[in-house]
Amino acid sequence: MVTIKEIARELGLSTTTVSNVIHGKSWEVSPATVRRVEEALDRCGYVPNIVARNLAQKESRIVGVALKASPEKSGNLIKDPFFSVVIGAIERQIRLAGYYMMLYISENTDEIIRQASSWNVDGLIVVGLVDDDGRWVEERFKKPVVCVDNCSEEGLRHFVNIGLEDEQGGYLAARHLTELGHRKIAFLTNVLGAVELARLRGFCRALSEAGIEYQEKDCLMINIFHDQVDASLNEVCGRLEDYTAVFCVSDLFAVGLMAALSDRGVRVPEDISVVGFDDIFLGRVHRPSLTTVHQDVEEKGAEAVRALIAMLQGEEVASRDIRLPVRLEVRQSTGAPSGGKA
Amino acid sequence: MVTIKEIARELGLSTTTVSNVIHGKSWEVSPATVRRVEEALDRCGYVPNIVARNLAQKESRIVGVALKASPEKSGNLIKDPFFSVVIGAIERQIRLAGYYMMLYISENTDEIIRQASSWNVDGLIVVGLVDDDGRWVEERFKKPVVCVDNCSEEGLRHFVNIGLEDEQGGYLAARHLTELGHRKIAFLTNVLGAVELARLRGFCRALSEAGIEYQEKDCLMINIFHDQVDASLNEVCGRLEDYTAVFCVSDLFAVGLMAALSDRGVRVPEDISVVGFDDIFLGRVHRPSLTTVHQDVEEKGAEAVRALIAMLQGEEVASRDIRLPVRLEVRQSTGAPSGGKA
DNA sequence: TTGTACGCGTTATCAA
DNA sequence: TTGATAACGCGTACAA
Repeated sequence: MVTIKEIARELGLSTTTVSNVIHGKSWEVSPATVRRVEEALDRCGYVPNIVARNLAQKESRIVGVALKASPEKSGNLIKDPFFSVVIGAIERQIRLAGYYMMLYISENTDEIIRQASSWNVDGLIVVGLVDDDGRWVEERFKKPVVCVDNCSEEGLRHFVNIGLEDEQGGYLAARHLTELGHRKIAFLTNVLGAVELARLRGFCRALSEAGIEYQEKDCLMINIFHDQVDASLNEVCGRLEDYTAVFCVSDLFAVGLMAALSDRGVRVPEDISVVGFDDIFLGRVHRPSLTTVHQDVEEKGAEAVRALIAMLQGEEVASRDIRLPVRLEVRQSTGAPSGGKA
Repeated sequence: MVTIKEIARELGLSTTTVSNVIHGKSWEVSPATVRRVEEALDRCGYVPNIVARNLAQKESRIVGVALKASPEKSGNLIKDPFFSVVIGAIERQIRLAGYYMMLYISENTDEIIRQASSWNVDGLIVVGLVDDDGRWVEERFKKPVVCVDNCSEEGLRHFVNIGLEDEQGGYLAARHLTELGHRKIAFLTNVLGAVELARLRGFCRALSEAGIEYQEKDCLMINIFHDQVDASLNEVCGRLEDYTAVFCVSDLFAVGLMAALSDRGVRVPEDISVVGFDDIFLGRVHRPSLTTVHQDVEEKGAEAVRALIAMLQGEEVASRDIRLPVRLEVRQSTGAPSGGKA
């Protein structure tokens, strides 16, 4: 690896001069020297050693991106389509902003912080919940942190969060179903974190506007641990016999559910209407295509990077609670109830 | 950020001693000192500065992971399910091996190399084709390189490659179809790189064993540029009227095709049988579920890391051309031809 | 316009 | 058992 020092020696110049040319401080260097240095740089294929540069400067230009894996999807989290799209968007924006991306996946907040500190990253983007470690993180990690989809109250006190109009999403989904005439509507989720609870609130609001009473048993839980998902789907399908429509908190569940229903001879939307959330590719190519609450996942990633970079450059972020809009995307998986179960 | 120097000063010791304790070279330090230092380290929340460590050592313990994006999927490559699963597996293995992962996406080999050199990565994993830049890369980048899915002859001369029994995959798919009685079988792909050509060779071999003559027009090309994919699918559907079966080089295309066929009232597998390649989640939850050539994508990523780490530790890699096995996964999207078109 | 010298945090060598 | 000191490659005051 060729260094500045070597270039300088070869040209009989000082490292300062070479460094100045590299950084375009041409006004400090004579044009002739600039040309000589540039030629040598080019010829030797000089590449700056970023590690050394980082050490010599205050900033590292690294953005740490941490995926906080929950135990049940651990192993290979990134294959969840939602995550991969977010990460892709984040990588892209980081690169375009002239930063570098260090990717880390862990279930352990402690480890994430240690990793980030070790690399001296300028800032951190955390995808997934930091739950209630917010305060603790802020104490130990003094640099800017942006979260994606951590809308817990505790989290918001400590970080900027990029979230969604989740309540509105749940509302739109349920209102669509009540407007179609459904009265027996289930809510399907795997956990009830802050995000899911917000969607559930909107869901209940729409039901209540339609004069429908939500009961706790209308909330179906699906177990997505790998070896239990089939049994769980089986149970869910059974309980859905009492309903004419179901709202799933993610397209992934919705499509999996539609497949399970189809295997049991239950037709969508004739026998039961299904609404998803996210609007990922999976739902668009499924047949019947999935009616879903659309969110712009790429924009979410981009927004996270934008907020972080702004903070890195000392700008005050207008809001610590950024919420991207959602909209309903009506496709084939929803229709009027057939009357049989009403 | 608390440094070794600060700890040393506070304890009235030298940095060497502290460093020795950190690295567990306890035999060089008295037990009492070890305890004192460890206590201080813990109390101050010391975290080693990896950047400084890298500079002081020969190795960086960074593995660069580059996605070489092709222009048509550029933008957000990682959302391709295949890529995200590979990356997920790679990240995991790198982490478990005690290395760090630097992710970079670019269409430009030059930039990938510059990036890798800049960070002084110990080795590089390139996913996607390096085409014919192989020789050029090897000249400029002196560290170990492992490719995934670059089975071009030129590539193999320069790097270890983790590939697949592609020929066998194409063969299994086509033989399955001929055994079902199909005689009119199309081959669908977006490009004809080394990987696709190998699959096509196997495809032709099976056809020929069944006494079927392959003609060039049997190879249908699909255009996956975002705004042209619908028109292209339309054309493909039209041309498929002459066939009773089609083998797609990727599940992504197969599922997209099945959706398009379904929209046109063409039934799978009654009117046409469809076989995919990859065996991703998408095909498993689609109904009819997709008959496909299974590959273990996670294993591919893991194998790539394993090979690279072996090279980093100075082991000679047994083979430069590692090919993972494939197998046929028969599901619902294939059946006997209905006879109408035979 | 160019050069000298120091510091960034760590590891490694060698002497005490 | 411990400590001084040099080195890693770069950026930057400050001096020439």
